[in-house]
Amino acid sequence: MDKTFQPSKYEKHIYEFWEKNKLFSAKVDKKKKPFSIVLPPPNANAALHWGHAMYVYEDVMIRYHKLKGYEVLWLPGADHAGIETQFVFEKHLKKEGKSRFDFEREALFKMIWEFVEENRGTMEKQLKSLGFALDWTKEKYTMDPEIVDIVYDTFEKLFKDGLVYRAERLVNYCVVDGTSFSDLEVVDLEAEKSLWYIKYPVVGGGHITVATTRPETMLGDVAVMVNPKDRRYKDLIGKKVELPFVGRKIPIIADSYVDQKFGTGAVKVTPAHDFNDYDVARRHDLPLIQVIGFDGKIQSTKTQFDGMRINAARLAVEEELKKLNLLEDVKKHKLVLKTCYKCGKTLEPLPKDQWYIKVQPLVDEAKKLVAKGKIKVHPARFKKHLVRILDEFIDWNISRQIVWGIRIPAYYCRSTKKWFVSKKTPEQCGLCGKDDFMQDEDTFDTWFSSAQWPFATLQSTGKDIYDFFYPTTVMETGYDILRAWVSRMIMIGYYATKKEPFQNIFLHGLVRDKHGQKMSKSKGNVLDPMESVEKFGADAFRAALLFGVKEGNDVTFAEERIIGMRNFANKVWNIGRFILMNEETAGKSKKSDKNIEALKKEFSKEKEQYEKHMEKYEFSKALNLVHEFLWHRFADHYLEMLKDELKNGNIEALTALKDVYSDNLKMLHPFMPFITEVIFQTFYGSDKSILNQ
RNA sequence: GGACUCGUAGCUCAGUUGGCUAGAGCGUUGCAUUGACAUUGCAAAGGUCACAGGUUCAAGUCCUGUCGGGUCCACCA
Repeated sequence: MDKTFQPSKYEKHIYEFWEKNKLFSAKVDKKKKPFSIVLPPPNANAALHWGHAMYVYEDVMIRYHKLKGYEVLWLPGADHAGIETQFVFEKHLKKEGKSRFDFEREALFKMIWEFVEENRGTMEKQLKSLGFALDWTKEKYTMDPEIVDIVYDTFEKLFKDGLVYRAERLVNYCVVDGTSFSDLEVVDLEAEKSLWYIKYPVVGGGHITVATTRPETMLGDVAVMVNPKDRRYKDLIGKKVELPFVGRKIPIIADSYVDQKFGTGAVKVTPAHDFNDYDVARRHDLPLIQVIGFDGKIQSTKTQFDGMRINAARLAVEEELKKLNLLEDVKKHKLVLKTCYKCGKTLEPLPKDQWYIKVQPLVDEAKKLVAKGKIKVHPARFKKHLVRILDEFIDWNISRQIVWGIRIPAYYCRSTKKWFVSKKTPEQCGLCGKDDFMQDEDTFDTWFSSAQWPFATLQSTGKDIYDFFYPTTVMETGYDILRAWVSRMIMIGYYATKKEPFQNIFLHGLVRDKHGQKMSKSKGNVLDPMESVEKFGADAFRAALLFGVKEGNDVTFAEERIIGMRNFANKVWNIGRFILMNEETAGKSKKSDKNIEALKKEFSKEKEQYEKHMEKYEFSKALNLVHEFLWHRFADHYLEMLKDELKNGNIEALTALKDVYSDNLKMLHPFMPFITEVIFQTFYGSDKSILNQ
């Protein structure tokens, strides 16, 4: 053995040894209890970041249960990450002076597919270098035909059960990129903008002044609203105003949504181009009049503004209002703009037909599962967080206007104007007998396929595997995607299988940079975790993520943490080295010693404590315990006390030390798999594995 | 604005249902060491536990408020 532990000398070899000996491949073994985790699939196209490094919790659970004799499955996979990947690909195209609009749908899809395939190996290699005990023989990809097939089945079932509907709702649409974004994908930007005060002539005399940040949308106004309690406007409610330029007569309505103190207390209602106004219009049964097209130009107003771009129209409207003496004032106002995270332009709320999932029935079932404890949440404090998320869930828009993803299997019959859902293009319309279909251009929201991940991966692996390992034991992920992912997995998973997709949820914290900020690409503060792995070894890196950090709390990246764990690894290494050296010169005498007894006693206490922590998902405490015991009790105390006995050739002392040490290696193994395996093999033979004990 | 969360040694963090002279890692200081390890050992210094009230025999731990980080959500024409 070397004087110090050198990770790079062993890690690759050891991982290959594990794979070659199929130590990670799960099979159905009815004599054993199953323990399964499906890895949250990283983006196939990107390198790992620190969030992925937190999956070390999963490896800890997997290896711990493997050592306890469970049949374990940790199933890896990759996500096609629709929007994210198409975004990266488009940047790539731009460098070559091209854009997505230069290609047909099929060609673009094929190009992105190949682009992803080129990069896919990266994250897989990185997961291996972290030592993760993943069963690579069962790896899945969200774009695998078998997975897509299951996603289609689920959609079809939802459609038949009446849980999918099509509705014209407002979407955040980027008129530059030609894509709509979900609320989760927009970038908020605070800005100071103008607030225009516009006079609307009231039919029968007088006027009412509204304040607006979007004068050009007045062409699509359907009402003016005031607060019912507002005395200033009491007499005007029910009257009509004549909309300048278009001449439409629209009602003055009352809605408590209006803030009397803001602006003039009178608001124009433009349901086709404002989310709040859309809600108001639904409440009051008002029509939707779209005056901005998907090309970002004013349309169908039959005014001089038709064909103008939004900004130009805004100026023109302002100019015309001045001429008509209808512009009372222009003030400054701070507001939050929703912008496109690709091009930074302001997103346009536009009405578009989309597929929606009616979530209420799914939410009800999901809540029952959590309430009844069929799904347990660890740490417990996240339970109410999850319940609240479920309570607040609104119908889920699953249509995305991108090509990189699973295309929605919905077909529109041009003669009956009905939608059909089926895996293949229907041969003929059941209503009219014709075959004039058009497939929906949209793809599924990536989360729609991700929501099916636990059962889709297992079902596509084989019925026996699915029956044995589903519901999975634990879903481990970051608390920041409880809403986007975890809650949806519960809803869709239960809907499709009538079982909870996982029995436990374990949530880890976020990794933050030195300044306490969350690491994210948009903030540009992402560090490559792999550099630390190379520098200090995977074991030190892994342990550093857990040591002294309470489960679910955020972790601040600090190299000192890793140094501490690197030192610990070396300590463990040298204890092994010391035992081995004494074994070579071991005598035969047997002599009892009070320190031997004390050591055994203390160890059994340690072991008992360790098991408690591990079962309670208190991994940090378990690691801390082994750290404390091995270093400060075993090495600093007992080893020193028994040194003389070893010199005297007392085999009892050596055996006791070796046994306790070996057991501690197993306890440490889930946290530091490489070094513990190397030492184990040095002790017991290079064909053996600590995982088989 | 709402919900949640954090604010403990120079730095990064633990402190289980309120009960110890408040702990760990890293750093700092002093001493030690040619046989496991300087990625070491021994010893030491360092905290009015964000602030202000309150409950209690007892509060870092519970309650209220303030200030300051953070996450998610909502957002006002």
